[in-house]
Amino acid sequence: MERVNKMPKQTFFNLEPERREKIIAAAVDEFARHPFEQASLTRIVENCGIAKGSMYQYFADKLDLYLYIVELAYERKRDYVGRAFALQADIFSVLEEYYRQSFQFSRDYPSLNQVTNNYWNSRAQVLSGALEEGRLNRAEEFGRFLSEAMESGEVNADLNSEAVFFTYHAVGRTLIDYFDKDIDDDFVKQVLDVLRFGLQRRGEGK
Amino acid sequence: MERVNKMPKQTFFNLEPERREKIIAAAVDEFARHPFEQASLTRIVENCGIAKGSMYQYFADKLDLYLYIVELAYERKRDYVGRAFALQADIFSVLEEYYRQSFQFSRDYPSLNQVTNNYWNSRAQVLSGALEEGRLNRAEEFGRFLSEAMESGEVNADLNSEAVFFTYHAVGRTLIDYFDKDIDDDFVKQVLDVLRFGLQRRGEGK
DNA sequence: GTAGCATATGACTGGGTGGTCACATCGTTT
DNA sequence: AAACGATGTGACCACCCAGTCATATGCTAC
Repeated sequence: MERVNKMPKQTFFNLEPERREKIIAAAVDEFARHPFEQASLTRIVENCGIAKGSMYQYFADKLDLYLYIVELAYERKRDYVGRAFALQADIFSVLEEYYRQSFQFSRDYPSLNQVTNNYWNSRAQVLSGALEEGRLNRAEEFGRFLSEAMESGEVNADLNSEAVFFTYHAVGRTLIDYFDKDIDDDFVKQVLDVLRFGLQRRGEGK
Repeated sequence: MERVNKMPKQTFFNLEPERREKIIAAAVDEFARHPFEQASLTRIVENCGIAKGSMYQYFADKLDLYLYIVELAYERKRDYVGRAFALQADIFSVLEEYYRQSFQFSRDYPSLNQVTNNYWNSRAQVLSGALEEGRLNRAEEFGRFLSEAMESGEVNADLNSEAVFFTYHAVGRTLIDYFDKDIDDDFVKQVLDVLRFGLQRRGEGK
């Protein structure tokens, strides 16, 4: 997720807020509708009534703009969703809360949500490094979270923790991808229950 | 997955097999490297030494060619992987065998595998109808398979069967997406175990 | 008023795209 | 050999793209 050496130029931050917001809105919309490679700078400038040349006063190139927008979407989402991890509760409640927030975010800010979805689904060569790094960061966070739950005995310690992350990551990403379809809170809960209880029938208890 | 009114023209099937194969190989390669929208017909014809105009003797347009190639890849894969469902065994063995075969297929025919991956990950508007239909077909198949296993008592009947399909579909798709990375048979097994046993620690038994 | 700097602009460049079409080539039938 | 239908061809068309640059505009300072 981190950018290395690129940023909007200072000029961009000197802009009147109204103008800046128009640019951001048009860019978010475009990157929500199209993955990076198919997104069109020409369309963006048309939709916000800014000259093409001006864009290059603010951003080095299309990739620079894209990464700025992705980071912005990511930060907004983290602010919105982060609360879940703050609450001191069992791992299943935390996960449920996390996806509930995530779901709510996608309803409140569908475009921002689509921007991040497109980013994670991206196969563009230029992005693969950053994507891999982002995935590793998340895996690490999740790993810490998980091993606590294994030590406390909430979680089946026989499982391979990388495999657990992989599974949750896959399901979470797909869920969020489907948020704009016709699913609801209850379906999210049921999917999480599949992961929680497992497909195989459990022994006598209950 | 089904095409409605489009097909390679007869001319294509009249071709000398060698020529036909060259075209298919170049197209498979291109659609493995790029999603539909970014794939380039110009590159395909360059790579197989066929005139651009000739392509339009065989296929109505780029989409027609694409759907032909996708279907071809899909059929090859089904032939390869289908055996798993033939074997009369418990659901977990069948699923394990299915993903094992799937994994093997991706090793033997990486390009064909990539073509289908790109297809399922595709967001192109023209494809959304066919994608949805394909997903429904698979959901139905899986649903029948699953309800048998619920009746026989192998599977936890408390679970919502749509949610189970959703979960397996998400994980399966992501696994297959990762087949070209550095994972092995054992990792696949461990992921399937997460789905089978669930994250929550099980009661006394073992 | 005028010098100087930051910013705004859109016509333009070079390159890529899917798709077309007038013409060439070939095999078969007459 | 002539005529005909089926097939092969690549130059060409209209369109879209990211990025550039000479010029214009506005603001500040003197």
